[in-house]
Amino acid sequence: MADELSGWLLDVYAADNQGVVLWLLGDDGRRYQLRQRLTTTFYARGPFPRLRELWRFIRRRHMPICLSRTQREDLFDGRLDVMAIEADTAVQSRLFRYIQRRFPDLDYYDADIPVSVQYAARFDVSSTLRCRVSVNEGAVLDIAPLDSRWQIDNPPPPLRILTIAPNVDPSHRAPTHLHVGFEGRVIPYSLANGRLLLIGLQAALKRHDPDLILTQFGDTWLFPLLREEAQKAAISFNPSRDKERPCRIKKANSYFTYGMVLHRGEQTYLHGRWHIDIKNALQFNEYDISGILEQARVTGMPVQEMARRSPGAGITVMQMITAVRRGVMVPYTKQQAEQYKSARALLRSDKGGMVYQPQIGLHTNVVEIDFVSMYPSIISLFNISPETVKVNSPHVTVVPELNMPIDQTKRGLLPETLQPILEKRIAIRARLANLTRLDCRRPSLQSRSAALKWLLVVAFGYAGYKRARFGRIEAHEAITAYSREALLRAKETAEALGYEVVHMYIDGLWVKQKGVKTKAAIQPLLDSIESATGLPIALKGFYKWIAFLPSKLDSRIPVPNRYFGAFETGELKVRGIEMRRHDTPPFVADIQRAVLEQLAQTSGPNDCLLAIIEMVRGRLAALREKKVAPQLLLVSQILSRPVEAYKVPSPAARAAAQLGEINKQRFPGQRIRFIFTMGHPGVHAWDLPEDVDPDLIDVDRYVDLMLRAVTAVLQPWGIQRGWVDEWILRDWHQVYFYLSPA
DNA sequence: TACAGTCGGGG
DNA sequence: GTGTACGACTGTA
Repeated sequence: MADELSGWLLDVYAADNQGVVLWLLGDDGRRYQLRQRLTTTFYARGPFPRLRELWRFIRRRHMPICLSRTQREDLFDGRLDVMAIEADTAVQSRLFRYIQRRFPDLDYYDADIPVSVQYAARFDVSSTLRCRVSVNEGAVLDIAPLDSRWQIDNPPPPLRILTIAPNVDPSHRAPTHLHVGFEGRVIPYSLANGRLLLIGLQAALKRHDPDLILTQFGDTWLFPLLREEAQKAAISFNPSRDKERPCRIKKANSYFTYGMVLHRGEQTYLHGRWHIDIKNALQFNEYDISGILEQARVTGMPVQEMARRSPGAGITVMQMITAVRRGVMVPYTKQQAEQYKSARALLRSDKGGMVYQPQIGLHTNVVEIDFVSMYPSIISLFNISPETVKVNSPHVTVVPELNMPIDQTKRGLLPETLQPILEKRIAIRARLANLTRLDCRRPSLQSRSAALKWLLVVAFGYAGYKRARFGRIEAHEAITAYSREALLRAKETAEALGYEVVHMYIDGLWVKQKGVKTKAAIQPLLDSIESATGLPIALKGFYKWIAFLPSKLDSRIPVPNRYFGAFETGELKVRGIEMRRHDTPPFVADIQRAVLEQLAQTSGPNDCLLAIIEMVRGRLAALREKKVAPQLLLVSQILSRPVEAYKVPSPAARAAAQLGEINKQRFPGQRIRFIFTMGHPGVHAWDLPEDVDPDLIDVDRYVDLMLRAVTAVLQPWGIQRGWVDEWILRDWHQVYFYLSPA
């Protein structure tokens, strides 16, 4: 007797003994834990005698494993003779590791595809989407999707969300309370007694039965603390819904990627419900929880993983799904973590892209136009994929500059993967364009759009990353060659229409022509560029004014990515200057932003310089009178190496050393926050137990940073540092000499 | 003034 | 069990 169920899939993971465990949020509001029998196949390839040894090796063990010889498609090499090894999904990864240890010389395929991804590829269902299941006594007989991951209007799962946050940042001060929230009600839980806390939390979990535990510092502080307390009090504490499964803990690690060290804190994954630590989730300021759910939905990656991994991991997984669906084997690569490390490297999209020297100084009548999702559009338009580049066939296109052929006889794996993401993002953006500014659906759609954009952006980097599973450097070269070509054609087109090109950068152009002030006036340019390049281009906005800054070291040399401008709408666009940098103290960044906002309301400093000076002098007085909150003076930097490895005691190194002395060790890739102080050692680490002495704060240093930041945004109007010093520190009346030159 | 060491951006 | 670009800028000799 089978029952029919429908609802949202929350999670799929390998069971302990047999098949997989599914969690379903039923349409009836119940949460179902289901089992499903499932086998998975991976493939081994190598010299025939070795494969025969492997065959005997497995047979001797009398395990329930199905072996066969077959032919399968390889992405690059066509059909290959392989040995298929089919086993229960629950044991597959253990089995593979066991075999691989004894036969490390063989090539393996499909051996490390995550269970949820296998599942998504096979049944076309993924987390947060609705499906229909026939069930017999908790065992899934059949499952089918009710929603498509490419639809934009799927009903979201009605998640029960429990929020947990400490009253203060635990790395700074010892918290005394937790704030535990559910459906808008927040209750404090004392941290004084571990046993009571555990009992209280256990009760809250039981009472509310949340689908998502959304914490602050859950990964790096709360769950490790709870485990420790549980051990001390000899209580068993399992925050998972699946009571037979302990939490899965991933250790903290620092890792290196292209000149930058990153640090990932310890992570706690739950079974049957999700834990997301907002403070340990990647990209959380670009998109929020609905963006993470969107990425999990389209990639097939489990929600908890997606929240902590880079979008690059998501793209890799999507390519795996495309491959599996096509019957193409996915090669196993060692050092699985390595490919994900490139998460930052791939963001180096300037490498190989068009970089142009802007015309230094102030410009008016400037319009910015950007190619829309340029790299993914190029990938899609020219069918660029690891298996199509540099492949000769009767039907090829040839990459400009490189003379490299690209096979056009069949759709590439990469464009096939990206195309639906591109389309979905366009559909979401079209929907957004039709909503009013205050529509309550806006934030979630915006977040989803940003999440998809990141998947697209990152796909480009992965295309060229040699260690990525589907990476091939020629694909990367082809993409950047096409992008340079597109920008050059756009430039020629613009110039032919009477525009002056003042700057080009990666996928954007700044063009200038008197009298072009409306969408209608710029439309002919957009149309011409689109027809010249085949790529979509859109108007970004009209600038009231824009300034491109010179290098600080040589004022004759322009820097492609230091500029700021004000759109006609009054909105600012700022790149490369102090306020964009994470290591600028908020006090300084706020002042610079305020100056720019004043300038953005007017056509230049003549209209607002007095107001600016008054404001800056006010902030200076506040600083000197110690009325500026110390948090606003914090410099925040990422440590690049272990404290002892610093040869030069930089402020960050000295701050880290202070923390090291009190056993609050900091690791490479971790953020260190400090305040500049006078005398030795010149810094006060924020996370020291004692607060900084306000009398020790190095006011002069902050004054210098402040004046530097203010000068940076006034200099396009010919204002020099010396004048700013005069007006701010000494006699503001001198400004009249600037305002009304004799 | 030179240069070694250190840092972070961007779509 | 490895990887380590590039350009800008700071601080010290």
